[in-house]
Amino acid sequence: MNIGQASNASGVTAKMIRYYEQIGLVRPADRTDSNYRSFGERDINDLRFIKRARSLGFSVKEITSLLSLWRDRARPSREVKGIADGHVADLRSRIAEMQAMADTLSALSDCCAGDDRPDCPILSDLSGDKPAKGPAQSPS
Amino acid sequence: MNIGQASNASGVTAKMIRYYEQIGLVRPADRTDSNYRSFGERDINDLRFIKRARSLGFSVKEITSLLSLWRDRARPSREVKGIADGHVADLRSRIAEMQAMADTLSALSDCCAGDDRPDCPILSDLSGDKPAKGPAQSPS
DNA sequence: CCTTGACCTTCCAACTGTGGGAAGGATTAA
DNA sequence: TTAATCCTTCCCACAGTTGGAAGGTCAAGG
Repeated sequence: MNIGQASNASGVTAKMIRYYEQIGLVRPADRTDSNYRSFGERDINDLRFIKRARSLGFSVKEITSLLSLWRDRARPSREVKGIADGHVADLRSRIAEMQAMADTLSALSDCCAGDDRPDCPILSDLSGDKPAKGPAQSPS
Repeated sequence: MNIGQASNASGVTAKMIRYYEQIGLVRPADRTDSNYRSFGERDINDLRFIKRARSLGFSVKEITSLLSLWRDRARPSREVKGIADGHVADLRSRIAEMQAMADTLSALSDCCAGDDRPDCPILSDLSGDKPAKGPAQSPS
């Protein structure tokens, strides 16, 4: 199997397969006489594993650990779970951040007429003008 | 005001101020005789605006537009709202993606004993082994 | 006046993960 | 034999931020 076929079989682009090899995520593929990479079933399985892990948002560094745990028949599942939980925590924290952004922004947007007039609470907020959120009330 | 003072006043690091100038997000600062950048109140306000917009997740490209709308007294608020709504949509779609990842992963993690034994549904999933989610039932 | 430390300047590199493209060799089918 | 399609390596770009090196400047204190 050359790199194009491996790509089709795994869903990982040829470009990325070379990259993963380069950074040491996968071991260097065998080479044919003409220097083409040659992949076996094992390699394809690794690539599929990586593909799935990437689609769950794991970083390359995390996948390195996951791959070696996967190959280790004596692994403690605790370690796998630890990596997964760490990643979930990271995801959730980033989600919370983005959720806060989205909520703030859509509240501002809801207050914006969105017409031809220049008045805009979004720009007011960005410029540091912070009108009271509650009922109108002049600052004491 | 030199760059350090501008940084303190705006909350944007000196490094980033130079970067924003370099990519044309802010106009080049005035220079003193000794080639130090010199910032005025207007510059500080711009930097604060940028800082706040970045904290809401706007890209530099979007901020470029927001800044020019901000400076345009005849802007239609529609355009501001359009940018904001587009960004909110983008945030929400990325949030949904990450939420799906987190949900999938935490479901897998919940099924993982996390002890010394090697059996691990997380690795099973990553390796393409897809056990039925529902009650045990052999594939027909 | 001179030294020292804290500032400023520019330039270069790294990070993550992916894609694009060029220049050149290999393979394959017609 | 030739043309199309693959493969190879190498460099560049993205976005935004951080780090550092090498060198000029400024202010305070001796």
